[in-house]
Amino acid sequence: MNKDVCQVSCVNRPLVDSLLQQLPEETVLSDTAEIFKMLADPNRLRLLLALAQEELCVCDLAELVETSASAVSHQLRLLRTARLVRNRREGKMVYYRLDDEHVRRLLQEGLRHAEEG
Amino acid sequence: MNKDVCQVSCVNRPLVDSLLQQLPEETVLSDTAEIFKMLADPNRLRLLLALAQEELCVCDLAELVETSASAVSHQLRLLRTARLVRNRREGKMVYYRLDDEHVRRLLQEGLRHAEEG
DNA sequence: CCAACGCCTGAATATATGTTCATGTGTTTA
DNA sequence: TAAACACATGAACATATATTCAGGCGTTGG
Repeated sequence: MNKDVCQVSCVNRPLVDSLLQQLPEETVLSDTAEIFKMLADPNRLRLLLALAQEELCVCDLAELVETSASAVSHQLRLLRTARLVRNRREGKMVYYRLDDEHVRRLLQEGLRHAEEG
Repeated sequence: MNKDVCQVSCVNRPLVDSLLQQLPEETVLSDTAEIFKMLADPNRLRLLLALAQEELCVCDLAELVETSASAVSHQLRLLRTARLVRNRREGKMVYYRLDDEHVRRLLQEGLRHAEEG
């Protein structure tokens, strides 16, 4: 038992139990957190916002966020693993594009939040 | 100059410049990333989802996420600093509630994303 | 075929994040 | 008023995350 948590006096057990039941499953919560993690970095936001408008090669994306191709490549791998972007090879170059319509809305919502304060 | 980025052959400079102009300011991007960071943890998601429905004391919240009051208190401080929650003292206890309507929508969007895959 | 190019990847490093532990603060109550 | 309670906080620790560096892979052009 965790002695830091008051067991008797203050916990509204029925309410807490009710809320616990209403909460999504652990897997859903973890997956949701993972999506938000992908959006929780200014450079990845730049990448996603650009890819929401245009298909772009790694080179272009590196220029866009003013960093190395290597760093961008690492970030893109995360976004690929999260299935937020797709890539396509054309000769020596690899083009990326957004592959998740939900994320487009999350981006807009998030930006509005920040802009409106 | 960064030699990792191909300077001449592949960068579509006009396109990149155009996209750069369309991107939000640095401050907006940072603020947006900060909001998403707050949502990028399963326990904080639990806290916010519960607080979206009910005003709750720290004790209840600790029970809800099955952790120590101290850990929850640290998390709540982050959420307060980000102005996502408000608190109110009533005697010995402190009650928290959601203080950001945008976040309610972000939570719903994020969950739907995870549930639909 | 091989050298140049665009991109990817693993290891190392620096920094950020989350929890625990000990202690401090404000309030009530015995 | 002193102890008990609910909560907050700072430091220490463990883990996660982002960038850099060195080198590798696949493709193309000479």
